[in-house]
Amino acid sequence: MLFNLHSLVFELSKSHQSLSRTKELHALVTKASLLRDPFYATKLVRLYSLNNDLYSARNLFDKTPQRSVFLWNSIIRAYAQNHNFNDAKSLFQNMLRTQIKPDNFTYACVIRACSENFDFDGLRLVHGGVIVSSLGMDSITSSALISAYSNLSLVDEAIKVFNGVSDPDLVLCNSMISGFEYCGFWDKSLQLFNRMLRLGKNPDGYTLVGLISGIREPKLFSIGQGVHGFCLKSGFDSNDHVGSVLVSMYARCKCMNSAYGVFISLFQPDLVTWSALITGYSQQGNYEKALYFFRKLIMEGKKADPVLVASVLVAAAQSANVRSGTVIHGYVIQSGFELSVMVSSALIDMYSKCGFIDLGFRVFATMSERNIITYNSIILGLGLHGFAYQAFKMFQEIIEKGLKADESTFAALLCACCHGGLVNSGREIFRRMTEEFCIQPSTEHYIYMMKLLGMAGNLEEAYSFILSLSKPVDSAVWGALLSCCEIYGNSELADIVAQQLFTNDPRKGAYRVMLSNIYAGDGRWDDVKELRNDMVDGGIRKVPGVSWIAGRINIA
DNA sequence: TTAGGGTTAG
Repeated sequence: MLFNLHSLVFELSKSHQSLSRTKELHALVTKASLLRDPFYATKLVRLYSLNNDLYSARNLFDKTPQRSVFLWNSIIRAYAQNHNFNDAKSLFQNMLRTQIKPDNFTYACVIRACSENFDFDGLRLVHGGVIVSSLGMDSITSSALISAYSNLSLVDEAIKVFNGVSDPDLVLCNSMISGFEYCGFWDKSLQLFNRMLRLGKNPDGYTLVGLISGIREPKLFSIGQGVHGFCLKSGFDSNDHVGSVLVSMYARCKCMNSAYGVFISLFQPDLVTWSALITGYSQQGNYEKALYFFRKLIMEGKKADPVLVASVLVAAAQSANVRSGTVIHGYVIQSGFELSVMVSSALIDMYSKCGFIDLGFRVFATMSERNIITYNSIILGLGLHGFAYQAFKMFQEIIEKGLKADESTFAALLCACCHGGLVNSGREIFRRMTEEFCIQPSTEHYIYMMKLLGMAGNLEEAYSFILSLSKPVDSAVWGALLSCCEIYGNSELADIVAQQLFTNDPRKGAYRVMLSNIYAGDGRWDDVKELRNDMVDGGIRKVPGVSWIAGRINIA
C-alpha cells in the first residue's frame, strides 16, 4: 500500500484536493477496505462535493451501508450547496425515516437550504422539528434560523429566535446584526453592536461587515465614518471583507474620495474590493473613472472575473462608450467569460445602449444558455431601436420556454411600445402585467404609461390614469405627464400637473422651466415672468442637460 | 480515533 493509515487520513483532510486526486484517494480507501467506515466515506463525499462532482458523492453515499450523522450531513450539504434544494430536502426526509437522528448541523443546513429556496412553509416545518428535538436554544440552529428568517424579510421571527437564546454567542449576535441590516434596520443593527460592546463581547470581521453593510445612504455618512474609525482602532480595516464593504459603504454614501481613500490604504486589495470601487464610480455616474480603474487592474496583471466584467460593461453602456465596450468584449472572449449568462447579457445591453443592436443581437444569437435577464436585455435593446414586433416575439419565446417574466421584462415591453407608438399594445401589456402576472407596477412602469398615452396625445386619459391609482405616485410620473403637456401645448392640464410637482418637489427647477415654456408657447407671458421671478427669488436653478454622441466605429 | 457545521464583502 502506498499510504499508511495516518497519511491517508491526512490527505483526506485537505479540503483543496483536485477531482483526480480525490478519485485516487477513493481508490486507495477502497483498496484498503475502509469504504464501509463512514469516516472515510464522509471525507470523500466532502471532497467530491467541493469538486462539484455530486454524482460521485451520491454514488459513494448510496454504497455506504453504515451511515453516520456526519455522512448524512455531508451529502445533504453537498446538494444544498449546489442549489439542488429539492434533493437536499428529500434526503433530509429520508434521514428522518432512519435510526439516525438529525443533529443541530443537519438542521442548520436544511434551514439554510429552505431560505435560499424561498421555501417559507418548509422553513416553518423545519423550525418545528428543531423545537421538538429540543434544539430551540442551540446556537448553531438558532443562528441559521435568524439568517434564514431575515433573508426572507421575516425579521420579527428572527428577533423571536434571538430573544429565545439566553446567552447569545458572537455568531448569534452577528447573524442578528446582519439580519437587521438585510431588512433595512441599520439603527437596530447599531444598537445591538453597542450592546455587544457594553457586555464586553468582542466583535469580529463578520460583525463589522454586517454593521457597515446597513449604512447605505448619504445621510448616514457620519455614522459610517464613526464605524470606520472603530475599524481602524481595532485593526479590522485590514480584513478583506471589511475593506471592501467600507469601499461600498462610502460609494453608497456618494463619497468616492473616502471610498478611494480606503481602497489605497489597503495593502493588497482583492478582486471584490477593486470591484466595489469600480462599481462605486459607475453608480455615481463617473464612468470614465470606472473604466480607468478596470484598465489599471488589467495593467497590473490581475485577472477580472465575470461579476466585475459585467459591472464594467454597465459603465461602458451608460457612457455609450462602444470603444471601451468592444475592448472589454475582447477580454471576455479571451477569458472565456462569454459562457457566463451574466456577462453576455451585459454585452447585449452595452451594444444596444451604444446604438449597435445588431451586435447585441449577434451576442444573443450565439448564447447557449439564456435566462430572464438575457431576454430582458434583448427586449429592451430591440424596443429602444424601434423593433417592437421583434421585442414581442421575444416575450412570446420567454413564455414558451417557461421562463418567468419579471418587472424588468414588462418595463422593457412598455419601452418598446413607447418607441413604437403602440398605445393599444401598451395598455394591454400593462393589464397583463398586473392581472395575469400579478406584478405590482413600479414608478418606471407608470412613467412609460405616461409617455405612451401622453405622446399619443391622450393627455386626459394619462391624467385619469394617475388619479385612478390607490397610492400617490412619484414626482417623476407627474414630470413625464408635464413633458407631454409641453409637447401638445396643453397649458390648462400643465397648471394642474405643475401644482402636484411644486408641492412634492418645490426646489426642482426643471419642472418650473418646463411650465414656463408651456406658458410661453401659449403666449401667457405674464405667467412666464411671474414663474421666472419666483425662481430667481427662491434661488431655484435648473441643472443644464448634457448629451453627447460617441463616434461610430466600424466593426467587422 | 479522526469526521459533518451556524454568521461576512463586489
